[in-house]
Amino acid sequence: MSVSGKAAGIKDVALAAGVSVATVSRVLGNGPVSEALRKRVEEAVRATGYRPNLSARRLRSQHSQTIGLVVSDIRNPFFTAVSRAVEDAAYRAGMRVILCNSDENPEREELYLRLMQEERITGLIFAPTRATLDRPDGLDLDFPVVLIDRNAPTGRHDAVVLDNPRAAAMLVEHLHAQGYRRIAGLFGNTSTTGQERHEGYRAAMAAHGLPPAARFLAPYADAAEEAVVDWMAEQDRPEAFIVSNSLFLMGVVKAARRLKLPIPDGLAVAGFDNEPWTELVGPGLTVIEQPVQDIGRSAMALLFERLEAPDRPSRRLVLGGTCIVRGSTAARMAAAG
Amino acid sequence: MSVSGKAAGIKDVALAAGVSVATVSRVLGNGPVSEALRKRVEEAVRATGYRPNLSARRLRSQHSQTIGLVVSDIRNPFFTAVSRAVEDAAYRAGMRVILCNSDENPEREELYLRLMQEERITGLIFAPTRATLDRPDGLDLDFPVVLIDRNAPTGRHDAVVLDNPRAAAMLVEHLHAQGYRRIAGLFGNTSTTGQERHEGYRAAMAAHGLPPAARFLAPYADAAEEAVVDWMAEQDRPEAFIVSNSLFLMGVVKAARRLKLPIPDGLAVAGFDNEPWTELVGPGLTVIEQPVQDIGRSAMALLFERLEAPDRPSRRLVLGGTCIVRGSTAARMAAAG
DNA sequence: AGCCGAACTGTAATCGTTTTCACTGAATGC
DNA sequence: GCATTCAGTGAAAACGATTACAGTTCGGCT
Repeated sequence: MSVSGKAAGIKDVALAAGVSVATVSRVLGNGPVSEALRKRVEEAVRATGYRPNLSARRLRSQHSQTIGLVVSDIRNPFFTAVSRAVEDAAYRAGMRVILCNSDENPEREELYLRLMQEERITGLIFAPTRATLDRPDGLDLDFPVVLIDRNAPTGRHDAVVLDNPRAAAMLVEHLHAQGYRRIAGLFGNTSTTGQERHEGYRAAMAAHGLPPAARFLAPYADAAEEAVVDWMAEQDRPEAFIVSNSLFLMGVVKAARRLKLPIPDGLAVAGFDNEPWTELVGPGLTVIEQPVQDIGRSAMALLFERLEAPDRPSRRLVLGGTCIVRGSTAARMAAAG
Repeated sequence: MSVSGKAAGIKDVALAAGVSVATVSRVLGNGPVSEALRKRVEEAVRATGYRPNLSARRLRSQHSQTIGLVVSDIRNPFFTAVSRAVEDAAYRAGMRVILCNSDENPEREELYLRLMQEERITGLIFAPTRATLDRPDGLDLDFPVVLIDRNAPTGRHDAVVLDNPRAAAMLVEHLHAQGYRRIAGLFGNTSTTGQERHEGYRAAMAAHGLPPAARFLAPYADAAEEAVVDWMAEQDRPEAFIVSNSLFLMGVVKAARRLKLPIPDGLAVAGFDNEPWTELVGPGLTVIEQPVQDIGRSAMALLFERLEAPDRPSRRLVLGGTCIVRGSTAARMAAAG
């Protein structure tokens, strides 16, 4: 650490090493420099406590070495897990990550997209809100975009998503095999993910000749709780719920508790995202586990490929989920409907 | 959005508006410009789709308008909640946030601190690992630092922390009042937080003439699970556990389940962080709720005050926690020890 | 010996902004 | 009516790095 007042610049290093700034820059950037000078410069760097100024570097070299990551809910462990994977991959590639959280708020999201442009990011990994997805120019950006979790209907962008219909169908299959018939569904109304899961649910129910019964909710646990409480008061009350995210899972568990319905005998439930606590509540909750690690890594991989070949046609990577069976969907007891 | 190939710069805007670049810069930065020109420039900005280049702006103006946030575990909902609060406050002040996750890994942490310097951040909000805290020059950085969650023993830095000893003591008091006597403690060994909570635990136990029984663990749920399983096999097995974080809470619940001990009759438990799921497992888990929102906001406030008065003596803000009582610490049944 | 190319090195231009400084009119004060 | 301010404007100098270009040195080849 230098004792002088201001932070050392490349000029100070050059002076200390008795070379030109160009030479210093070259040893920093692995340019061709003789071993002797390289030694001297490295020594000077250490002595001055020099730290490159990334703003200057980025301005001059015209690439930011930065990738953006805009997620829709940072509290959702799915996204924190993905962002860790993305960050690891980025770091290994010598890139920085700017992580932003839109909170499902289109205005916030737009603000962050603008920020990304102003940062001149190299590429974006993006879980867009529905509003942005629906706007025809919502994804026309100055940099390559890889969508995660949510899918653009146009298919013009690279994307890596879960096989949502299949995953929802797996849950239906499982519940059906366990003896459940009146299976209801709760799906998020803010993302394509909810729609796709609903689609898989609907198809699987139809395949078994069962009537689907689905509702679409805002992404809050309370919404699910209320919906379940209401629903269970109706005639023909469901035996089981399939829900499309972990907030709803909480809501259903709360509702069951409020209604004093034991899980699974009073009410079975299955959902998405294998969060640590799903193992701990009640008899354990049956969930679809998403390959979060893979999703993050693959998104980065797609992004890098896109950067190398900007004109290659877009690709969608569809990953399978794993059904983690727990007590919340134990075989249905023979009982009166 | 311009149709031209390259992104528009301030020069293009100036050209389009028929003014000098200086004028454009001034309307962008609220400098003194006549109403007429301001109109023309704003129109030109819209027409060209101009977006400022933040690297250039930062380089020239010599302040980054960026604050750093280095947390030790992004999966910990405590930190995600804090970071949301920080980001909100920063955004309202027109600043950007760089969020980094050290994962309790000192090397990663150092790397990120270096990055912060290279980004020339305005200030840092920091939950340091113990290694960094113990190194005498670990917190000698080029910018103001506000510590959160963890506390430097030297007290040379601004900090906002929970009243950890008091919070742990609250749990002891509560358990004692509920009739528990053999109260064991599990504390994290990576942070000062664990130490402080242990200290409060120890003192409160002593105040009641109870013998303390504490162990320090690595921050994994499994570590806690094993510790509990082992411990419960010993003679003089604890009636209740106090744990210093939510990972340990999971571990204790898992252990209870493995040992077929009902909560709280077989084993009572209380911990920290009021995460949504703590309400749902077993009879509900008694926890200390931290004022996460407040912590984030206050950290930003301290940072801003420090920026305005760099030489003011350092200050520590100690916030109180709230004890959320749930079934996991229900009154002890009269039973054989 | 003389020439050529390879391997380094330094000078200076450049990246896209902000900001200093000088300058222009027009308005004000006497 | 003339000096004096003043608000608005533009030309050009930074900011701190990278990099194109032009030397310089040196070794090998003929």
